Amino acid sequence: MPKGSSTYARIYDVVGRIPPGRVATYGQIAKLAGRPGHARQVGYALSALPEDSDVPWHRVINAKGEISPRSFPDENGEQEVRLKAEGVVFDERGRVALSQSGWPEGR
DNA sequence: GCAATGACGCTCT
DNA sequence: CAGAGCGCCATTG
Repeated sequence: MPKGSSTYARIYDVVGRIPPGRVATYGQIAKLAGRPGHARQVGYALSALPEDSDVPWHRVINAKGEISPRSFPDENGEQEVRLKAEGVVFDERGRVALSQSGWPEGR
């Protein structure tokens, strides 16, 4: 992500900084990306994420610790499976335990 | 060049 | 404490 990085690229960079087995919320990424309060752009940016991107978009979830209903429901369940495969802890409600798998929390 | 769309979060009442 | 409404930015066609 050279200087010519677009705002989206910056978000991808932050997402790529998320450690494995951990998940970050849009607001968290937006803040780290330099756009606090603009979580929308983060979600939109991920929507435009190419398949050949090395960005772990599946580690990005909404502030509720749930997966957002993306235009492609196929990957919705895929994201959940991927997070579990990463070692992310889900609560009894089927949500991600941000208190445990949240980032940069992790305790 | 213009317009429309698009994975939410935050604040207020 | 809970629910509802609003805003914002960038990309793509």
